[in-house]
Amino acid sequence: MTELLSRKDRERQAKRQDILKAARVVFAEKGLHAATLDEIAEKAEFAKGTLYTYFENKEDLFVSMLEQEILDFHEELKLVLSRDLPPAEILSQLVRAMMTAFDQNMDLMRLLSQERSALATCRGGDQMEARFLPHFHRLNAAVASLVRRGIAQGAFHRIDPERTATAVFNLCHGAAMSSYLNSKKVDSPGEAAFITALLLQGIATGR
Amino acid sequence: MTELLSRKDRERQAKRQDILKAARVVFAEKGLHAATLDEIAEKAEFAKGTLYTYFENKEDLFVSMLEQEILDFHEELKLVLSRDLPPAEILSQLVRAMMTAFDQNMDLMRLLSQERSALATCRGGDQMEARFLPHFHRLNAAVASLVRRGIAQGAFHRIDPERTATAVFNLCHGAAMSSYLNSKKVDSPGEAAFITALLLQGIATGR
Amino acid sequence: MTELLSRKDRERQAKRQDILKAARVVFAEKGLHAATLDEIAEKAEFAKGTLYTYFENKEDLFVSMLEQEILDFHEELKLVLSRDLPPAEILSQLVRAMMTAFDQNMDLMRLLSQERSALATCRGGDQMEARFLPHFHRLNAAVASLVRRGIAQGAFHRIDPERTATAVFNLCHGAAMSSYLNSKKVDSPGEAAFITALLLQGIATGR
Amino acid sequence: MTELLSRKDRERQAKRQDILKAARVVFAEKGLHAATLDEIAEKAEFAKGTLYTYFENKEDLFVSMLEQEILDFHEELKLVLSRDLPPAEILSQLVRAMMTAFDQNMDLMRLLSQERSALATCRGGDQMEARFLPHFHRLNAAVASLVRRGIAQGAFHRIDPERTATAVFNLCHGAAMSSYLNSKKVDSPGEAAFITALLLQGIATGR
DNA sequence: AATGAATGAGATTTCATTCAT
DNA sequence: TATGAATGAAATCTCATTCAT
Repeated sequence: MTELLSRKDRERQAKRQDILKAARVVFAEKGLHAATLDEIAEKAEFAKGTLYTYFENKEDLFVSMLEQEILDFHEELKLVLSRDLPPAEILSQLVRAMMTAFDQNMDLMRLLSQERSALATCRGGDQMEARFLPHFHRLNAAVASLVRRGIAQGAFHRIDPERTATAVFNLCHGAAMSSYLNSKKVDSPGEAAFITALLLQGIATGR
Repeated sequence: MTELLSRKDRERQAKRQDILKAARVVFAEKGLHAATLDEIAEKAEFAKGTLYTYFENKEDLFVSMLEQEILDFHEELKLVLSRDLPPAEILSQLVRAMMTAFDQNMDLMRLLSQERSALATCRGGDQMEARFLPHFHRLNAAVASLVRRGIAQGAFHRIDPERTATAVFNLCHGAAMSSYLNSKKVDSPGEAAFITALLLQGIATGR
Repeated sequence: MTELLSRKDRERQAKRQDILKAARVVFAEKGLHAATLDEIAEKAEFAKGTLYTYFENKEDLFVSMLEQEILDFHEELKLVLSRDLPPAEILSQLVRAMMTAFDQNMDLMRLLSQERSALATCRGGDQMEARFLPHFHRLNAAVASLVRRGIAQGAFHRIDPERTATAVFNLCHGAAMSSYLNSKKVDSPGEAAFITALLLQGIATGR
Repeated sequence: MTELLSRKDRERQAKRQDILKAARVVFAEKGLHAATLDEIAEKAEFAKGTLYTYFENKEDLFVSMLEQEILDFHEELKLVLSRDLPPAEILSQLVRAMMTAFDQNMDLMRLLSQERSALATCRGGDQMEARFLPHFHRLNAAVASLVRRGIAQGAFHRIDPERTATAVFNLCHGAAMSSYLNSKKVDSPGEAAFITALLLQGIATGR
């Protein structure tokens, strides 16, 4: 029972997507503040005023764009998480997928950590936060449930699943960021292998 | 018994510190961009123009302030790193110290990750980056040398020391950020224990 | 019967002219530097920001305004120069026309000599200079060709045409300036007669 | 009956001269407005505040400096004007002297025409004007009296002496300015010869 | 007399947002 | 719905001038 949209609505959606695409490019390059609606409008091939018929204001445009990206990211991870493999193997593939995604979208990931809390201080910052947190929570919950499965199967220690999920995210995100800021070419597979090993075995020898 | 600085110079230093202190508060609350010199000047109880006799411009003030904070942070960690204890124990204490520091200075840590790369795009961003990277590298190197010591003593696997150092930082910073953004009261000791365990043993049971 | 410009474009041109007119008055009264965009905007009955949709910045506005005036001045002189009269008579009329023009636009002529070289030191001064010099050269060349004609016809000595053209300009401009600065009401016809006589006969009796 | 100054007064005068000398350099390079007291103070090797014990304010410093220069200029011309030679010859030497002076002090001459009227609009502009005009009038009067002498001796036509004096000044000043603005190396002797010839014989052949 | 830190008014410029067409 | 001209608040930075030492 798919929702069918009228031609008008479909065209409107398409234009909205065009604007989001232009916004992505400009925001990624300049950041939330330095990006101007003039530039986005020009890139989207609309007049500046037109943007306001699709988005409330600059911040709404920004957040809408980021939201879209997070959703896409989530979709990619869901693919991996749903595979029928041993938890440790899924975790390994998950880390690889995350690193790849961060790597390919580093500009946006940077934006995310850059502006996410900055938005909180802005006008209507609370709403912004409210729009983001659910996405993050769902992402985290998905990974946490993988950990829970691993524990249930005896593959993982009885470790806090939520914190572990967060740790996975932080390790991947942080590694990508560090490489990026050091202007090193990111060795994604290498980083992923390292992180996976660290996560699974830790660093202690047990002696 | 030589005076190192003349009275005038000492007073000037003290005033400079006052301005940095005011800047810290305002920047932490508002972020680099939303903070205004008007507000900083008012809080520092100086005229706006006076700030320009101490700092080149807004960004210089911002970076000077952050630099100071990083240096302080580094000092704290050095204390821990120099203790005469088994590497695993030092690592454990290090994680606790980091978590505490992040916890108590979350506003600034947020700033750091927020604006660090934002600065890169700004006017003179390269200089900014150049002013920060050394501090980060030194920090990372200090932790890496602890890992190296652990490996030499047979306490740690032959794991990449630099990447491990980065991982420690990312896990702590990320955990603090996550708690902060979730508006959860940060359970520092709990987080620290979790991270230490994760780092040392990993999550896999080996089965 | 094609419309050369759309209604919108025509209106925009008209508004641009309004701004230039207001700028002329304010700049003439205050000079480039002391004039403020606030005052110009108010006089033009536009918001300050609006000026920036018509001109790049203050200097562009200033130079655009002066350029317009020079062009108008040149047009007036061309009328005289193209008359079918003996060279000496044309010269006489030219001097009168110059004096009248300087007289009626003393405020601007003052500006011109005031700021012309001042602009050279400013940001983008070279461009400014580049925008002005051609106008001056064309003006000078037009008068020089009159002198050349006079020489060819045997009416004038074999005197350097370019220098003579410059001398004509300098005598008129200087006389107008001198009167102006002495706050004397300028006796244009009297000055013109004097300058013409000086130019044609010189002051020496030949004895 | 020379006025003797105490050592203190002499030292004060010397310092005043040092400041004027520094001011000359900076004003000539930057113009009245763009020049800063900071730069002048530094060049004079005094603290900024010290300038205010010697001059009322920036404008006073500026005008004082220019006044000094005009006086020096006047002295040079007086030497020529007092020579015991035929008027036409004196005029010729005068033109040469003027051209040389303008040539060597073009930066200042430019300043003079640039800022003289600009000052009129400034705060206390009238006083400024009042300080300059007498110098100009005396200069003009000195040349006019030469013309009068020439007329009395039958060497010159019965031409308006004041206007003629002004014309001499304008021709020299204008020629120097024109060369300067065209960035041409000024051919002072050539210009002087041209101007002298123009002044004495005019351009008409009499046919 | 000399200093130079402090001041704060004031200028230019940017840009998100509005609104008449 | 689309436009883009107009707006004007706001922000950074400069610098002549003052004044306590």
